[in-house]
Amino acid sequence: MNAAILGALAEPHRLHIVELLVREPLTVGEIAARLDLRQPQASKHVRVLVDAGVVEVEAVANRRICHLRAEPFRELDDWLAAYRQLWEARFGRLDEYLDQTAAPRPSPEGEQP
Amino acid sequence: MNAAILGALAEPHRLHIVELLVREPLTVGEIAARLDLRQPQASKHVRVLVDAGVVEVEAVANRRICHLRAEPFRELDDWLAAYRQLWEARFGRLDEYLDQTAAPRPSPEGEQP
DNA sequence: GTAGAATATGCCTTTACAAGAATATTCCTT
DNA sequence: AAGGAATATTCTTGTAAAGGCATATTCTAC
Repeated sequence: MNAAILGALAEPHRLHIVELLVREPLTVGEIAARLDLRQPQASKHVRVLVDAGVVEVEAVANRRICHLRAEPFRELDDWLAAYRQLWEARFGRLDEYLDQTAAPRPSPEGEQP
Repeated sequence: MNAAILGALAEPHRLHIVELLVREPLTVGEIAARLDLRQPQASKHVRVLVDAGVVEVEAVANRRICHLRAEPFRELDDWLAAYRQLWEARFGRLDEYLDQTAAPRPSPEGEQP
């Protein structure tokens, strides 16, 4: 997993931008308005997102229309697959571990340190 | 989505720690050894992960056994759901719109449970 | 070409964070 | 109780990042 993607999303304003862009593409100015940011900051945040590959910008005349790229989210999703076992199922070593630590199971005790 | 979780994962060392912990629980010392970190740094990184709710620590005698918590990953997964449309065929929002207005899908795939 | 909108860039200040090193704390073993 | 292992905490320092502000750039409209 690419830490840069997470880093780009970790900033609250940028996360907010992403959550706006999943609904519809927006120009930098619109982003600034909705987040109540000054235009330069909005521009900078968009730049960070672009550098991380999260956002793509389409130049239309004067404006820059920002929209999400699929790739980083798919990457995140793929990465998360390895962690779904944490809540989806009761098998694997992790479950075994949780069973013997967190759970006060009354019966099965055959452990050896 | 909680930006703090992303922030905790955004640091390369911490991301690495998480990727180790999904395989098996580890003590702070083991983490330090595998990441080739000094013990205090490992301890600090674990602390950040704990504060973000990503990791849980179980005190066993001298040692602290670290394991992942399911919640933040489930939260991430839930959050990601809104973004799956970006790559899961569904040709974007336009498609969504067409779907609910013109409705009659010709009969593309066999997606019926 | 000039004016004005939309956006980008550069500089500065402040803040946040990570590493390093030394030290404190906790717990086991003997 | 003493020694030692595992871990936490504190303090310092270097660095990266974010906001503010002024200004440069690019495009449209006239």
